[in-house]
Amino acid sequence: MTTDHRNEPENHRTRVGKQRRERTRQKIVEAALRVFARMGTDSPMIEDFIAEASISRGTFYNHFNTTAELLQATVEWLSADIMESIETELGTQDNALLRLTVGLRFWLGKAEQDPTWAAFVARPEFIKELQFEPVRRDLRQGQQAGLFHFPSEHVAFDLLAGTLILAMRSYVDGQVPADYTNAIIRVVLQGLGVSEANINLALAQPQPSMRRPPVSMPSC
Amino acid sequence: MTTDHRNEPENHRTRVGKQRRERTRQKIVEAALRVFARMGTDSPMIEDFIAEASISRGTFYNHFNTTAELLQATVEWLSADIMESIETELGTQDNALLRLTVGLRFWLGKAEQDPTWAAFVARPEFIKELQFEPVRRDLRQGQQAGLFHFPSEHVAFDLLAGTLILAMRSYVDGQVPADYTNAIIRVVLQGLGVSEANINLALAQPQPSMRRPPVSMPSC
Amino acid sequence: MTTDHRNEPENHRTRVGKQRRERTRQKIVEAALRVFARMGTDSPMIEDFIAEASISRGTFYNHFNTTAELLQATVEWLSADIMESIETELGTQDNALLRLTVGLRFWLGKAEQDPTWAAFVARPEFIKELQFEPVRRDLRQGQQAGLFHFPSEHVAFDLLAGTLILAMRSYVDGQVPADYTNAIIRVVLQGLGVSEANINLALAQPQPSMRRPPVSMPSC
Amino acid sequence: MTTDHRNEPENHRTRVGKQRRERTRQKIVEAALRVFARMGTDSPMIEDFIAEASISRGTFYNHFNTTAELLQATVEWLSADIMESIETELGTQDNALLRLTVGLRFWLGKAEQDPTWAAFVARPEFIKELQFEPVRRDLRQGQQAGLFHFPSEHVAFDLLAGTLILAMRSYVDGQVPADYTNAIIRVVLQGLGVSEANINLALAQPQPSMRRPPVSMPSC
DNA sequence: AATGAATGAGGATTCATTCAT
DNA sequence: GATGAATGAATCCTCATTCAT
Repeated sequence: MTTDHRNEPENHRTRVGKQRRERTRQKIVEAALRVFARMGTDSPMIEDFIAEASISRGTFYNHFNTTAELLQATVEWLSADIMESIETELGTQDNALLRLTVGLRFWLGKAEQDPTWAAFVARPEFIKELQFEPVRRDLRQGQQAGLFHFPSEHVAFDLLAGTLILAMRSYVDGQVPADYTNAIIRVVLQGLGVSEANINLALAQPQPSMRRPPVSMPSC
Repeated sequence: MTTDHRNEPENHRTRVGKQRRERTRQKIVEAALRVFARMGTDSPMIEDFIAEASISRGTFYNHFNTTAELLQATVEWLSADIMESIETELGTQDNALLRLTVGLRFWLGKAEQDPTWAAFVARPEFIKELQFEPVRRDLRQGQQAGLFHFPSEHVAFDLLAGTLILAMRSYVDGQVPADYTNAIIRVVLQGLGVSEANINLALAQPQPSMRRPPVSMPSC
Repeated sequence: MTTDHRNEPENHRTRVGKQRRERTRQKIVEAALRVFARMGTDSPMIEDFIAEASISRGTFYNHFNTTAELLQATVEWLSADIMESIETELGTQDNALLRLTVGLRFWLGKAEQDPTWAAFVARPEFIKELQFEPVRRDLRQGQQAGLFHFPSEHVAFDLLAGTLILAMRSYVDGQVPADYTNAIIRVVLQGLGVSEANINLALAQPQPSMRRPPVSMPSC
Repeated sequence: MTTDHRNEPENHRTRVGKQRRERTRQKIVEAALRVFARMGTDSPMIEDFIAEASISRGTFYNHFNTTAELLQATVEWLSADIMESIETELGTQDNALLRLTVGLRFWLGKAEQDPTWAAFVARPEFIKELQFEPVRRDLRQGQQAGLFHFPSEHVAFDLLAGTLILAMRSYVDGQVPADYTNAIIRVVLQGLGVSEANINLALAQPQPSMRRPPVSMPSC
C-alpha cells in the first residue's frame, strides 16, 4: 500500500514533459498549415515555420527533420480535422445522396470562407493521398440504391474530386458567379447520374452551419 | 538592291548560327519537359536541366535566365503542340459535342501513351493558365444548340477540366480499369447534361489516330 | 561530541546520496570508455555518452561539464586500474627484466582479450600522458644492473611504448600470427639490449592470470 | 586531313579547364596539410581550409565532399611525396640495412626540421594505412641476408614503425637529448637483431642532405 | 555560341548548454 | 539528484550565377 515517493514525481515529470512536447508539436503543425497555405509547399523555409510558430530552430528539428515530413504531418492532421467536421455536420444522416451533397457543400463553403486553406488543400496530390473512404462508401451505396448511375467507382471519384478541386480553386482565384456552389453540386450530381428530381431535392436541403473558425488564421 | 559579297558569307553564317541556336533551345525545352514531369515544377535545379539536355551551364544561361522562364517556354511549346494536334485531329468537324468528345479522347489517349507528359500537364495551374478558348466556345455552342444543359460555362469548364486532370493522373499512377477512357467521357458528358442517346452516339465515333511519338522521350 | 539526532537521518541521506552519485559517475565513466574506444576522442557527442550510459542530459551535466573533463576522468580511472592490476600481478618480484616482461605480457594479454579497451588505450597521447614512473624506474634499474644496454632512458621508453602501441593495435585489427605476444616481447628486449640468454629466461616465466573481466563490456 | 576548326578550340578549352581544376585541387591539398598539422584532424572546419587555400566555399565543395575525403587525399599525396623523397635519397643503394638506416634518418631528420609536419604524420592510423611496401621488402631481404634476426616481419614492422612514431612525437614535444636520432636508430637496429658491428657501420654512413623545404610552410 | 571552374549569399543543420519540473 | 524539452550560436552545405577561355 505504500508508495515509493521517489517514483511519483518521476512519473509526473514524464507525463508533464510529454504533454509539453505534444503541445509544441501541435503548435508547429498549425503554424505550418498557415505557412503552407500562404506560400505553397515549396517556397517556405525553416525560418518561416519557426517564426510563425514562435519557436527556436532547435525545437523545430526536435520534432521534424525535413519540410516534407512537416508537410506530411500537416496533411494528416488536416485530413482528420476535415473528416471529423463533416461527420459532425452529417450527424445520423444515412442517405448517400444527401451525405455527399452535405459533404460537397461543406468543402465549398469552407473554401469560400477561408481561401488560404483552400489554396492548400485544393491540389490533386493532396486529394489523391487521402483516400476518402467514407466518400467512396457513399458512392457505392448510392449506386446500389439506384440513386447514382456511373460506370465505375473509380471514375465517379475522379469526377467528384476533380471538379471539387477546380471549384475550390475558383474560390481561391475570386470572381465566382452567384450561386456557384449550387451550380457545382448540380453538375457533379448530373455527372454521377442522379435524376433531375433527386438533384432538386438534394439542393433543397438546409445548409450546414460552418461554425468553426478558419484554421488558417493565427490563433492569437 | 546590290549585294555586298562581304555580307553573303555573314548572312550564311548568321542563318546557320540562328538555326543552331534554335535547335539548342528546342533541345533544352524538350529536356525540361521530362525534368518537370519527373520532379515537379519547384524541385529541379539548373543542374537537372543541363544534365538532361547534355549541355553546359553557360549554354543554359545563353537561352534562359531563370527556371521560371524555362517553365513558361515549356508550357507555351506544349500548349501550342497540343492545340495543333487536336485541330489536326478534328479536321472540319463542327458539332460541339463531337468536337469535345474527340478532344477528351485525345488528352486521355495521350496520357495513356505518355505518362511522363501527363504528369507535367495534369496540374490545375497548367490547365487554368491555358484558357482553352476553343473548348469554351464548344461549351457555349453546345449549350445553345440544346446538346448540353449546365448552369454556367464556368461550372461546365471546372467539371470538364477537373475531371480530366484527375483522370490523366490516374493514368500516371497506373492501374486504370479497362475502358476507363470511355467511362470518363461518359460521366463528363452526363455532367454537362448530354442526353443518354447523344452520349452513346458520341462514344460510337471513330477514335483519333494518335500518330505522333511521345514528346517526353529523349529524341536521341 | 554530542549527536544532534536531527542530523542523523541527514547524515544517512547524505551518505546514501553520495553513494548513489558515485555509482552514477562510475557508470558514466565506464560507458565513456566504450564510446571513446568505438569513436575516438573527438567525434563523440554528449548524446553518445548519455545513450551508452542510459542517463539523461541533465545528469551528464551534473557530473561533467565538458567532453574533455570526461576524457580526463576516463583516462585517470583506466590508468589507476591498469597500474593496480599490474602491481597485483607483479607481487614482490623485484628483478627489472622480469617485471618489464610481466608488464608487457599483461598489456598485450589484455589487448587480446579486450580489443575495445585496447582501441582506446593504444594511442600515443594516452601513453605519453601517463608517465609510467614504475616502468621508467625498471628501465633505469635494469640498465644499472647490466641487464639492459641502451643509449638513454628516453630512447628506451620510446622503443618500449611505441612498439607496444602498434602491437596492441595489431590485436585491435585482428589477424595476428600465433605466438605474436612472445615475438613482440623478444624484439623489445632485443632493442633494450638484453642478452639472448636472458631473453629466453624471461620468456620462460609463468604467464599472468588475467582474471579480471574486460572493462569495456556493459556491466548489466 | 582537314581539321574541324570548331573542335580545336574546344579541345583547348577542355585541356585548360582540366589543368586549372587540377591546380586548384593541389592547392587545397597542400593547404590542408598545413591546417591538419596545425590543428589536428578533427578540429579544423571548412573555414580553416578555404582560408588557408584562399578559395571560396563553393570551390572547396567542388573538389571534396567531406573533411574525411580531404584528409584521405592529403595522406595519399603526402605518402607519395615522402616515398619519392626517400627513393631520391637512396639512389642506387641496395643494402637493406643501409637503406633502412637512411630511411629512418630521413623521417627523424624531417621531424626535427618540420615538427608541424611530424605532428600530422606521426600517428598510428596514418602509418598503418600506408603499407610501406619498400620498408617491408627491406626487412625481408635483410633477414634473408642474415643481417637481421627477428621472429616475423609483422613484429619487426611494429617495432620499427612504433618506435619511429614515438620518436617523431618526441621531436614534436621538443626537449630531445643530443644525438637522439642516432640513439633511436641504434635501439631499433638492436631490436631487429643487427650485430653491434653492423650497427656501428650503419651509423657511420654519411647523412642525407634534406634539401627540400618544409612542406608545412605556406609556399607564398 | 558553347564551356565549366569558381564564387558566395542564402538557407539548412547540428549539438553543447540551460532550466523548469 | 535526475529529467528531457527547448534554445540558438556556430557551422555546414547548396545552387543560382558569373566569367575567362
